[in-house]
Amino acid sequence: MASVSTKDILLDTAEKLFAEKGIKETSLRDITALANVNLASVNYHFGSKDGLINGVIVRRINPLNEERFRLLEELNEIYTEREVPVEKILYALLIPGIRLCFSNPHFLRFAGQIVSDPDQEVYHIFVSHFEQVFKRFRDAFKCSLTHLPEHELMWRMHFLIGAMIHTWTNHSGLNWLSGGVCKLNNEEEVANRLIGFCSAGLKAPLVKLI
Amino acid sequence: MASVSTKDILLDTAEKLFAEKGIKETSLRDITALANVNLASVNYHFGSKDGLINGVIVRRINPLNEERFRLLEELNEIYTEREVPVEKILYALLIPGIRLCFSNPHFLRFAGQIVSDPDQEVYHIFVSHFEQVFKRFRDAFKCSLTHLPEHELMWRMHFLIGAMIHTWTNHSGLNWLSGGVCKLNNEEEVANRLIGFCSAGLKAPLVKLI
DNA sequence: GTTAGTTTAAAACGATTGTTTGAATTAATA
DNA sequence: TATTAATTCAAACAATCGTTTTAAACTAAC
Repeated sequence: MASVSTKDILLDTAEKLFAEKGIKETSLRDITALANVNLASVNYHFGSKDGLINGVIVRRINPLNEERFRLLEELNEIYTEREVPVEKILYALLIPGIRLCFSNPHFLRFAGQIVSDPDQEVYHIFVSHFEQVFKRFRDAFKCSLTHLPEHELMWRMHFLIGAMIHTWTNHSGLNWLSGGVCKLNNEEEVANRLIGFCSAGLKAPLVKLI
Repeated sequence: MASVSTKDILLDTAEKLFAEKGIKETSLRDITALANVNLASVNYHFGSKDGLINGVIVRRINPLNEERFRLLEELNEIYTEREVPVEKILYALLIPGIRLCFSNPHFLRFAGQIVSDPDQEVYHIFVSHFEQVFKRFRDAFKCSLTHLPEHELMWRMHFLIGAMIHTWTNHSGLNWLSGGVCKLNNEEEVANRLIGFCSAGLKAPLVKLI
């Protein structure tokens, strides 16, 4: 059907331009021109620009989070009664996003902008999707890091989320800062490095430093 | 002088609104109205909106980086010939930003937007200031983490920068996600938690996980 | 007290934005 | 095939944006 096609072309083109130029810097005319569709089709299919932004979000965010939950559930089935290793939980949390970075370099760059943009409307759409993920994985970590006080775990999850988002968005910036030393060869390699860093951080002893 | 005052009022007001509403969402009319100055004064004093954005950046970024270098230099003087502890280097890198978050909650929220916004012009202004910091601290870490291959250090610095930036910008978001469990009491506490997480990550063993 | 330079004031400029309209076109249904 | 619904189209809309303009007000030195 032509209608479905137009809708998908709009989502694809919007996702690409939002990631490359920025959300606010991308006009509907930019999108429709590149997509070779009429300007009014955005409002016809999505109601508004915010509707289009929302459309770009929901298309990717549900499969992403479902994959996270699926991997976490798998772990719970394997490690019944036993403690799930922190690295395994981190893998379930992080690998879906990293895979998405490789298969689709646009979406998570776009998502990174939303997270650090104080614009209320879009921000809350996105974060509300992440709230469930946070709670489920918080509980998982709690079982495997029993010595950690709850608020300390929150802090450390906060830091690991920062590392995760920065990996999504500045993906290419790393290549630049490192002078080309760091290559993004494959998903598992990036995941292993990020997991190594974050698991050490999560398991760090509770000491007063400095 | 009235002119200097106007210039500073513009910088203060712009910084505040950029942080609260977003850079693109803030018009010059918003700024000049809140600042109680004339619309044209922005173009008179800063040439353009980009000039104003640049003005907001350079006013804070130089003192911030100078403080980082000063603290790092201090460490080099104390630890002559000896290895500087990773935690101390992290302190020099992180505490100036965290202090700035407490004394001025606006600037680094503003900076966070720039880092994750693909808009070329402003992004490169900001990142060029950070390049020197990155190199100096990379060298410092290299001396204290001699077992780490260079590219692995880059990766880990990349992750810690992510945690740092996320702490700058989502400062308040943590309070929300944690359900109010995490309080931002004082600078040293936040710094200690972030340093604890990152130093463990930097010092993590070089193993193949999963 | 006059003059030159600086800063503000109010208004308008041209360009771009998201959105809406109503007719034309296509697809689906019976 | 005739009718209806869905979609696309070109054009215009109203609002807002950064910027510029011209005159007025102010400051400071001679």
